[in-house]
Amino acid sequence: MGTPKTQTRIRQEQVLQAALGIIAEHGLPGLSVARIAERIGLVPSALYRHFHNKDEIIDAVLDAVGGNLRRFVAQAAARTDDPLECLHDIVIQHAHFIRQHIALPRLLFSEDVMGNHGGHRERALAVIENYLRDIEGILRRGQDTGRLRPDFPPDTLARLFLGIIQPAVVIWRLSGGRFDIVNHAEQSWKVFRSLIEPAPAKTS
Amino acid sequence: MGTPKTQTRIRQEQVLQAALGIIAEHGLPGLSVARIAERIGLVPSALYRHFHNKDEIIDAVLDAVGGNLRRFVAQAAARTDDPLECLHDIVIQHAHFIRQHIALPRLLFSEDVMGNHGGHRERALAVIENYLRDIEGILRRGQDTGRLRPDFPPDTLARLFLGIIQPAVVIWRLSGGRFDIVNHAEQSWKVFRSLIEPAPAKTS
DNA sequence: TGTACATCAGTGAACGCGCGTTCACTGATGTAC
DNA sequence: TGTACATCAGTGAACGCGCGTTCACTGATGTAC
Repeated sequence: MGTPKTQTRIRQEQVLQAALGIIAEHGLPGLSVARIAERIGLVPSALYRHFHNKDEIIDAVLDAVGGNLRRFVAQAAARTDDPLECLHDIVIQHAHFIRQHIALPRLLFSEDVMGNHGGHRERALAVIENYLRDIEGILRRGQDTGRLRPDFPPDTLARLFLGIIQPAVVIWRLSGGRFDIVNHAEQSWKVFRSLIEPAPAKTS
Repeated sequence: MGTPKTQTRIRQEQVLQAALGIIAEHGLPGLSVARIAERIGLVPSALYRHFHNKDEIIDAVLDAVGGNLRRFVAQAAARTDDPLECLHDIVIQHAHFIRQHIALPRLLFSEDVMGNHGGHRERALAVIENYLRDIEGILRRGQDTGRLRPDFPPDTLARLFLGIIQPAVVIWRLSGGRFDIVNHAEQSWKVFRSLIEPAPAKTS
């Protein structure tokens, strides 16, 4: 009715942003076609002019958050070539990123995605594997150039690196935001650093 | 009709087991009153003789899985008083436990629980905090008795310890079971051990 | 520049579905005297 | 041991709700000649 016609390209972007906001606020179970439509001032059925179905929207959101994640890892990697500084950057930025873009874990770790109800599992796996590959690359390069200790396999280290943030996200969410995720990232980084830096600190 | 009358205590246990099985297979979003009833051969409305509502069933499941988790930690702690051996036991058992009782992460990390839609968040937080407290206790006792390095705060270490398993669970699930979670636990343990054992292994 | 037509974006009514929950009713089980 | 009554567990119909999706229709926008 009153709503002016708008190009599909623009509408798709609006749908994406609306979906991201809704997932951030209500999680994937709270993402309904009606809610998205309401946010951008359309009637629910109008969305089917721009997406074939809801799963296609979720796919688009997955691609978007995956892109965001890779982008800030790439930026951190470009800022310095010291692997320790770089990884520290990433873990701290990751903590901040999650506080602002809570949609990412709410989407990646949702039952709908993990249980592969809409065929989204592969896309989600790709997002995480890309992240791990990037971290692993930084670690391996550091080990090869002698800037990092070569003791441990970089793939295991990369998963442990992810393990700095992941439990923190769960505790943070379950505690209703009381848990200080950035501080935990900082503390955990000190521990993780001692695993990979060339001159291990000895205290005893 | 045909269904014989059974005491509430027994029905509650049946409901619990049915719910656990359904969550393991379909996740919390797949847990419906109708499905539970079907599993134990009752009509949906019959469940309301034994529970006030669905949320009460979820609460009961949370208590049950929390109990299971604590139990195997306590068993590992009772088996030996060497903290390294004990933690190794726990991480390996935890990996096996999750493979068999996938309901636990599917429940704890579900949107319904994390988003506190049914008021389950506190219970879930308690489960995780109990686990972390147990691990932290083992670490602290080890540090106090000089069996572990005192370098790092035990609460941060405990969360990192949880970070061994958690990313592995996500990757395992997203990969459709292809990822070897027990092997990852073993590899990660070697890394984690070097953080806490008194004589750090040097390779370079 | 004007006209005829095709495409495109938005509308509102309707659909079938599964959901949690209520409710009056039934008949078996347990209890009191 | 028998009788009267209360409690308890199971039934099936019904409810209101939100969901994703379809569909015929409308009018604006773009295109061809």
